[in-house]
Amino acid sequence: MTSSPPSLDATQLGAYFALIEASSLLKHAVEQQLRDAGDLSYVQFQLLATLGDSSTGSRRMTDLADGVVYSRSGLTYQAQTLEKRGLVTRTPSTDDERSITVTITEEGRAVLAGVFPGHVAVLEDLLFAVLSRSDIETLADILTRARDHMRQTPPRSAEPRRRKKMAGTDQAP
Amino acid sequence: MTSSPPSLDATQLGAYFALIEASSLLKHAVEQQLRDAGDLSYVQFQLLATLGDSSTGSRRMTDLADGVVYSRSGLTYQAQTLEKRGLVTRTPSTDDERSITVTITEEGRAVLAGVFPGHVAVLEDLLFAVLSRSDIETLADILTRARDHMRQTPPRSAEPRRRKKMAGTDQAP
DNA sequence: AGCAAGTGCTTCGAATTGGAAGCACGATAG
DNA sequence: CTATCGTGCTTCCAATTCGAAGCACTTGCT
Repeated sequence: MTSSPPSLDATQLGAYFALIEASSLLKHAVEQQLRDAGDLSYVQFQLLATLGDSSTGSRRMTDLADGVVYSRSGLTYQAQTLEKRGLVTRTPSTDDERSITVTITEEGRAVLAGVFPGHVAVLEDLLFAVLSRSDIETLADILTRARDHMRQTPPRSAEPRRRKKMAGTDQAP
Repeated sequence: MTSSPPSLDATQLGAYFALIEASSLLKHAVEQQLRDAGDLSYVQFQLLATLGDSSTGSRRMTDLADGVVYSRSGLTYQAQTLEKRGLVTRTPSTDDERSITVTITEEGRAVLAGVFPGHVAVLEDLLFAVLSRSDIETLADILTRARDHMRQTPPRSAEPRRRKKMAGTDQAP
């Protein structure tokens, strides 16, 4: 098999590295700020922010995990931590006895509100400072497309316990 | 204090979330592939790739850490791991007795070569599949600018043990 | 030379992560 | 109704991570 050229060209590599590096740098910086401002880890902030965005202020565990791209077990741990701090509430769902509904509390909203300004400031300084309006729009467009694609592309070897609401992916059993 | 509007507009938020989500999703997918193909973690791959890129095949510990955006102590751990597996070599520098020079071995290059095709495949499938040539160029341009800016912007409260080769940042002591 | 500050790396300890395995409820086919 | 499979979460455990503190070598000043 005369395999096809496996390498990427310079531009692709540049885009890839810049993506990884930029997100890493940004994440670390934000992490720092969140720690100082409200003693929150990045995931915890993401969770609170996700819940705060919801009209009901709550979400199922699984949906939260998918939303922030996190492992189920990891989420269990973080949810417990947040619950201990009184920032969220965990209650078994009424309709499905298995699932847990996580809800942000007033206190949680307060903490979120407390760290948000600083968070935004970091983003302004580090990310948006050198980007034009049009850059930002373009970036949003491109990355949104990429993200949506990745979201719906199954992880390259769908395990048994791995399937969403999709029919038709039938291979040899 | 009628603080200035601390919030971001929808586009900015969209760009930010898409950036974080896309990089997370991509990282997880790549991590999976690296694990399967060569039993490497993402950082380990980054380290080997960085060393492989160098003309000499080696780098100082600190430079490596900065390069992949990692803590010093974390790098020490990973370097030891890679050394145990025979993928890199660690030798005290001749000119500066304090610093350690990490060098990739033949074996290391072999492992790198072994995982690379799969790695590239994942990138093609997940990231580049839905992007046009021009998208990729634009993405590289924008993110490179952002990254470079973040690289040279000190972490918003320069600690004592925090300074590069820059003069002129003098504030109240 | 002699001392103090700076830099490079490692050790230590505590907090996170995530995969595998387990438990419990729900839905579907007999 | 009752097996059986599927889904939602948690527990367990081993591997990572990172900051604080410590050790060793260098550089800068006097």
